[in-house]
Amino acid sequence: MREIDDKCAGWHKMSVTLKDVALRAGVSRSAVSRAFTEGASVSAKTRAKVERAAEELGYQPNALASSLTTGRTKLIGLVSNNFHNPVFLEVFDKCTRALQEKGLRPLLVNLTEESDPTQAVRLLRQYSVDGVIVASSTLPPGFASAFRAAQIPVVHTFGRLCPSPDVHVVGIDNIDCGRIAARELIRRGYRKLGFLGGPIDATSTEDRCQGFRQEVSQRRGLTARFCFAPAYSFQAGRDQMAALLSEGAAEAYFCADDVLSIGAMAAIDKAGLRVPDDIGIIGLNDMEMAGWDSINLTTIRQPVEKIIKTSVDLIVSLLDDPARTPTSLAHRCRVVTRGTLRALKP
Amino acid sequence: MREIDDKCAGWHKMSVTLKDVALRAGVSRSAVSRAFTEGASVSAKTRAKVERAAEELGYQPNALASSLTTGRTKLIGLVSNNFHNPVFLEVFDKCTRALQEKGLRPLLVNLTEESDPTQAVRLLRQYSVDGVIVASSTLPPGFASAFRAAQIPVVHTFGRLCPSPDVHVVGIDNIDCGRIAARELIRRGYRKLGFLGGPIDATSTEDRCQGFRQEVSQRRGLTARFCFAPAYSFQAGRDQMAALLSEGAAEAYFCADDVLSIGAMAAIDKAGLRVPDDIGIIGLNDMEMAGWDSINLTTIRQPVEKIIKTSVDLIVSLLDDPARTPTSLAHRCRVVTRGTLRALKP
DNA sequence: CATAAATTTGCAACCGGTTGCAAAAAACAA
DNA sequence: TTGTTTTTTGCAACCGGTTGCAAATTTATG
Repeated sequence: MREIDDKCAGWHKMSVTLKDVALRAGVSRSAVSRAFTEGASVSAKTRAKVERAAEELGYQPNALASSLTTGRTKLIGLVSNNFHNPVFLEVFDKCTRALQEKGLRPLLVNLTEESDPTQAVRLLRQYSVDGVIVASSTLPPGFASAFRAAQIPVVHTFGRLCPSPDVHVVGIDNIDCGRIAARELIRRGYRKLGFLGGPIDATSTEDRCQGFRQEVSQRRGLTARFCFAPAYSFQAGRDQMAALLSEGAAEAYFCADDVLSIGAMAAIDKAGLRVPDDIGIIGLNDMEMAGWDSINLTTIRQPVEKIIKTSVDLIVSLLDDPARTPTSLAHRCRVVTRGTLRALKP
Repeated sequence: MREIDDKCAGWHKMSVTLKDVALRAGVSRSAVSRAFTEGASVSAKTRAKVERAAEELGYQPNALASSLTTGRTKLIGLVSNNFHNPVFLEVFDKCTRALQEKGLRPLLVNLTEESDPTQAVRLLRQYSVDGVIVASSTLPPGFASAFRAAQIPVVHTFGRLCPSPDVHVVGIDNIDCGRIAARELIRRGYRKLGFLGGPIDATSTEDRCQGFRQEVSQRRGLTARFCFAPAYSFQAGRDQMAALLSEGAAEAYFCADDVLSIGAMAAIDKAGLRVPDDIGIIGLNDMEMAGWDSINLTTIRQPVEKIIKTSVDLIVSLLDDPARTPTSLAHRCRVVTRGTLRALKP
C-alpha cells in the first residue's frame, strides 16, 4: 500500500501506454501489441521481455483504444425498466455474472418511464456496444427492434413471443402461463375466477390475460372478471384488490405478478378475509420473497437462471453471427404450490 | 420500420464517421468535431451545414474515440457485492438514474464472492472509467483504496466511516445505528437483549455490533448476547434464530439487516412464538418489503436516496478535482416504528 | 475604404492501440 | 556451407475523433 502510494506520488494522469512498454522492453510498439494479443506471432523471447516491462510499469492495455481498430468493445448494453421488481435483482445478478464469465461488461441503462428507444439506441451506439440485452416484460417488441435497425445485435429477454419475431426473444410463454394459472384454479374447484394484471399495456399482462381468458372460455360454468393495476407494485395490487373487494370479489385470482399478489393479499387481510380460505391467490415469478414463510405464495415459477443463461449465450453467438434469423425461445414454467390456494379435493 | 430496414439493406458495419459527415457537409473534419463540441468556435452557418449532413447520415459521434484525446469516457464503474439484498435494487435504480442525469454511464461490476480488488481495478482501468462507486456495506476500506492507488476517483458508498479516511465514504454511522437500536429496545423495557449480525467480517456488522454493545454496557441490569449469521440472507437469519431459540432466546433482538430480521421472524413463528409478544425484533435498512403488511417490521431506516445522491454528486465533483482530501459523510438514520416491538409502557 | 481586431477554418499532429506488408532473423534442408 | 522455408519484427498507415496553431475570413473601427 505504502509502496504503491510512494510510487504514485507526483503523477497526475500518467497511465502507462504501449509506447512506454515498448521503449522499456526495447522492442517496437507492434511487438508489445502482439504480446498482448492472443494467438499473434511473437517469439517467446520478446514476449518475455515485454511481459517483464509491462509488469514493472504496471501496464494495462486500453480496451477502448483497441476497440477503435478491432471494432469490438466487449461492452453489452443491459437495458431495463424494471428497477422496482425484486425479481430483477436476481436478473441483474445472474446477467452480470454470466456476461462477466464471457469476458463481457454490462453497461447499464435504466429507462425511467421512457418507452421510446431512440434515446437508448443513440446512447449505446455512442459507446459502440457489441450487443444489447433488453430485459423487460413490459416493453413492446418494437423497442428491441430499434437496436436491430441500428445494426446492434439484440436479445429481448422476457419479451413477447412471436412465431417469426423481429429480434431474438428469450423468455416464457406468457399466454401459456395464463392458461396454467386458470387450470390450476379450476383444478382446485374455484368457479368464480378473477385476473388481476399489471399495466394494461404491458405485453406480459396482455398475454397472461389472454391465456387466462382462453382457458376459462373453453369450460362451462365458470365466470371470470378482469382488472388491471397501474403498476407491478405492492401498492397498486393492494389498491386494486381493495376496490375489487368492495364491489364483490371472485373466489380466486391469478395475479400476474408476485408483488401484485402480495399487495392483493394485504388488501384481503385488511378487509378481514383470509387467504386461501376466503379467497385464493396464485402469482407469477416465484421471486425469492414468495417463499418466505410470512408470504408463502403459490405462484408460477419463471426459470430466471435458465432464461438469463440462454440470453447471454445467444448474445454471445450473435456477436460472431449477427445476421442469424431471430427466434423466440420459451422456457417452461411450472406451478410452485405453497399456501395461497385451497387444498385439492380428495 | 420498413423504411429504416430498406435504408439499411446492404451495409454491414458501416457506422457513419466524422469524415463522412465532413465530406457531405463540405467542411473539414475539425469543423464537424467542433460543431459537436459544446462551446467550440463554429459559425452558425457551418454548424447548420454540419447538423443537416449529420442528420441525413444518422451520424453519432463515437464517445470512445473521443475519450482517447479528451481523457474522459463518462463511464463510472459501479462495483458491488450485494446482489442479493433487496435494498440494493433501490440502490441500483437510484444510482443509475442519478448518474444518467449527470450524463454518466454506469459500468456494472458484480463481485462474485471476490473481495480482492485487483481484478476489478484492472478491469476498470482497461475501460478507463472516469470514476468508481463502490456500493457495499461489507467490503473493507482497503477495497476502495485500491482504486485510489490506481489514480481512479472513488467513492465508497455504504462504507465504513473513519475520521480521516483513505477514500471518500458516504453512508451511515453504523456504530450509531447499533446504539439507536439498543436504546430503542431498552426504551421499550426489554432487558435481555440480543444482537444478530451478518457475516462477522462485514464492516457493517462489526460496527453495528460495536455500537450496540457500547450502549448496552453503559446501562445497568441489562444482558446482551451476540451472534452472527453467515450471510445477510433470509435462510441465514432463520437458521441462526432457530439455533438461538433452542438454547434460550433473549427478549428482543437487533437484527443488523431487514432480510435477516425476516428470516429470524420466520424461525420464531415456526417455534410457535409470536412477535412482538414473545420476542421483539428491530431490523435495519427499511427496505420496501419491511412495510408490507404481512411483514410490518420495525426497523432503522437508511436514507438510501440521499446517500446515493450525495455519492453521485461527490463523484461528479471528484472528476474535476480528484485530489480533494477524502471525507466521511454520514447520513442520519431513524427508527421506523411498525409492529415488531412491544408498545411503550404508558 | 483601409486597417486593425475578432472570429472561423483547415492543416497536421496526436490520443493508444492494431494490422498488412515487406524486410530481417531464425530454422530447416540439402 | 548455401539456399529455402518459416517465423518474427518493425514500419507505416489506420481506427474515429480532438486540438494548437497559423492562415483565411468576417466584423469592427477610424
